[in-house]
Amino acid sequence: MASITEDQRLDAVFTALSDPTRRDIVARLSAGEATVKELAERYEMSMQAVSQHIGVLERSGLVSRGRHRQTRPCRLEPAALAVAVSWIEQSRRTWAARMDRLETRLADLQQGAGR
Amino acid sequence: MASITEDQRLDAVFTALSDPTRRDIVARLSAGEATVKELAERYEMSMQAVSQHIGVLERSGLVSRGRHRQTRPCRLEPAALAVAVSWIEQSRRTWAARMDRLETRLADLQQGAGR
DNA sequence: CCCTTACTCAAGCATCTGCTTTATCAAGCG
DNA sequence: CGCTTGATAAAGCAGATGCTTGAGTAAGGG
Repeated sequence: MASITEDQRLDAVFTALSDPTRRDIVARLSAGEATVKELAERYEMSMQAVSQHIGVLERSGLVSRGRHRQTRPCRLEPAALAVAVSWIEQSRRTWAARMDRLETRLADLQQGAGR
Repeated sequence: MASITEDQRLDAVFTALSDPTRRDIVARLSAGEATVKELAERYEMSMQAVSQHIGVLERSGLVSRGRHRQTRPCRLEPAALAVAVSWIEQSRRTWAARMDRLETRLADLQQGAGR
């Protein structure tokens, strides 16, 4: 079994979001499905290039591809976005907690010096 | 003036977070400052390699470097993390709003069919 | 003063990215 | 059936990335 680690999932999501075209594709898909051709026209880019961007987004779990006639409509999978947010929030909580402790200690020190 | 666009800032932040070593550096720094040498020992990596990772994090605004004796203590700048979260939340809000509208329309259709 | 410590700069190198071009495939149309 | 449309596959290429080695610099210590 080649199960994916949490680190690899985060790698894939942040790598996918590090390109402005792919971020715009995510923003576009948050408003509804789109085909490869529609996206290619939007970015004045070849369908092959878009298809490869979709591949990156698909491997990260951010986007999935369906089938409808000859088209492969792409839709957003917001669960993968939640993975990225929760990782960031974890760091921010730790940092905020440390700041709180520092302030408490500073207040203690000032009170001690004031006596 | 070569002012940085919002897109370039997001590029830099997501690119910085796309590497597992750099994510771990961010997590480590959220618990307090660290020197290049300390990080190099932690990851069993050369100081040069760590210094380059710090450079990527610094250019993204996620980390800043100070000076203390011979060391260059690194500290987290959480404001840059907020930029990434707010971008993601924007997409999620749009998606959530679309889902609400779809549900409303579905409910309307069912009510219409029930009469 | 030399020597060590902590770190950065610069060049080199293997690998990865983003895009291109060419070729191929699957679905529908006349 | 052939032809068009929407999309993927494969190969190639310029540029970026992650790490290395070698050289250099700033701050202390003996």
